[in-house]
Amino acid sequence: MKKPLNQNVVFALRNELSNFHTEFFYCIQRQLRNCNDIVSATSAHSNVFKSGFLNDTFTSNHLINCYVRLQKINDARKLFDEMPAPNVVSWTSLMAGYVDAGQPQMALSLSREMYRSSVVPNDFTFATMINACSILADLQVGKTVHAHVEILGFRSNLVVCSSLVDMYGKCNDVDEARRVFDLMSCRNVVSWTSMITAYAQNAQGHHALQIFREFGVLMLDHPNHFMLASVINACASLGRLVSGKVAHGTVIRRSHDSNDVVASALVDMYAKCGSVSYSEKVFRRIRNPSVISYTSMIVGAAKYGLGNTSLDLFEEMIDRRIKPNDITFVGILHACSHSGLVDEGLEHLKSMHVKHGIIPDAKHYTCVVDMLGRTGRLEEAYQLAKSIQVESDEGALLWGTLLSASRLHGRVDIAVEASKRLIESNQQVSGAYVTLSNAYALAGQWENVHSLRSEMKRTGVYKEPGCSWVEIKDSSYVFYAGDVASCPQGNKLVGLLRELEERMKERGYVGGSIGLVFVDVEEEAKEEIVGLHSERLALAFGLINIPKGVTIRVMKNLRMCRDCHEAFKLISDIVERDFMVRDVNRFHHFDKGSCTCRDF
DNA sequence: TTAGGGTTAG
Repeated sequence: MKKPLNQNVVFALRNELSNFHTEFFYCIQRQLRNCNDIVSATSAHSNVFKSGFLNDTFTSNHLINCYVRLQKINDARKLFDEMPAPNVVSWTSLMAGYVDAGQPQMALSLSREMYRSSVVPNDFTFATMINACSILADLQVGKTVHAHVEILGFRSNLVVCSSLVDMYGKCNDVDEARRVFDLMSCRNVVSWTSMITAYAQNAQGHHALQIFREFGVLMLDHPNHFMLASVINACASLGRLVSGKVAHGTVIRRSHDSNDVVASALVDMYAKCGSVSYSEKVFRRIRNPSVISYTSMIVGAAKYGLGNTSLDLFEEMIDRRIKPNDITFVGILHACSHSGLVDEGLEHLKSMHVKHGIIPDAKHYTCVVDMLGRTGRLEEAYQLAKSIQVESDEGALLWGTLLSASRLHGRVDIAVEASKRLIESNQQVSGAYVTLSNAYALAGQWENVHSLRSEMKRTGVYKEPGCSWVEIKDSSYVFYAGDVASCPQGNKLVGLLRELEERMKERGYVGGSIGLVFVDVEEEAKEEIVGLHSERLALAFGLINIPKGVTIRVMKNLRMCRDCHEAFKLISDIVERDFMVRDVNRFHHFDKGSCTCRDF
């Protein structure tokens, strides 16, 4: 009789213990999930230790995640190293922690350790590894991870594939991003956004808008704020004001206008599309502007030559205790450079480190070289350029900047040196040749011009023609450098330019870029000169309110310098009696490539 | 228990 009773007691006790164990277990997990500060995390850690649960992988994983959430990656690592049997979640959580802590390299190094430990990665692990490659823009490692994804059978996983699309986009391999995207068996708003972003960030804004249109046509989902921010960015990169406004409308309809990131993208888009007043309107509606919103507005104002506005915005930002970053200072220096505020610019350069703890680097010094160069302080600019330690890409920008300034001020000696450095960097080589050639032409050194042109032909260096465009209603009209003279309305345009040139000369214009003075320069150089003309022309059109309520705006390079104001006044007179004003639809597209209505 | 997408520059 006693035996069954004893068994019952034992069962009851076991159940009691098990319930207690389970209750305690969940209690600890709840505590770990709710930890919002390091004190409660340490207390929870201590409870886990006392209860003997530290050897339990599941509980330790919760603790790792708690430290990761609190950005205590070293505590998470210490705990991980003490675990007797970390599983795939332990490894993945720590890797994700390193990514969040800005150490993606450590995440990848950990993934290699994980492979050696024979723990098998899962879809979460792959997504984390791919994210690390994306941040590092490491295409080689990214491809290796992709190969493992295929081998281990995760090619149909939505999150893993979306991460791959993003990674290929960030590594500038858009074709591969598209290939992965096309092969996906199912997609969601994240995968579509990744593809749109891949295009937008790789100078393929038209494809980005095309994908966005497809997303809308398929009625898959509503665009969210992530997607809209990317689409706005694509519009900005294309200078497509109409599309940008349509996107803005969608933002308002979907109630995403209070999102700071979307608003910052809009501020940037309007500035790049020639409507800085809209930028300001959007900016002033942001309730708590971040450093990025301020920087967008500072840069936007700077593009329009409103240097003092940029500086005021900077002061306002500091007064609101918003900490500037390195890019804010690029904007400030750029603003000073384009508004001739050299002393203010040099003062800000000094204050960067002293007041704000940001050490100026090559990009800041490049702005200063530009600032000095524009105002003719070529010698100082040259000495500064020589003293800066730069990587290859940065060097191309630095010497390219100095080259432009030396051409502008006719310093052939410095132009020669800057071109040499630029050609050595193996970037913008054709631009360097053409600019140097023009510097020689300006100085009347025709022998050097011809010898440089021969060298270009011999080495096969070809200068891509630049272009400008205007947007009328819902269509863009493109002017390609070199096209003006050969297009159907070319004679009229050239006539217009000559008239403009004459009028400007009459009013004392002495600059070298507008006049047809380089008639003896060979073909490539002429292309650049004519390109400048067409740009000026487009620029002038952009400032004119055409009758019948049609406004023509210039989408690119809208600079309100003195020359442009002058050009505006003059070309207004000319255009008023030109057929293009009376019948705007006859304003031809000077076709060299495709140009269609790209509104969505 | 762990994972993916967005904004600012020369």
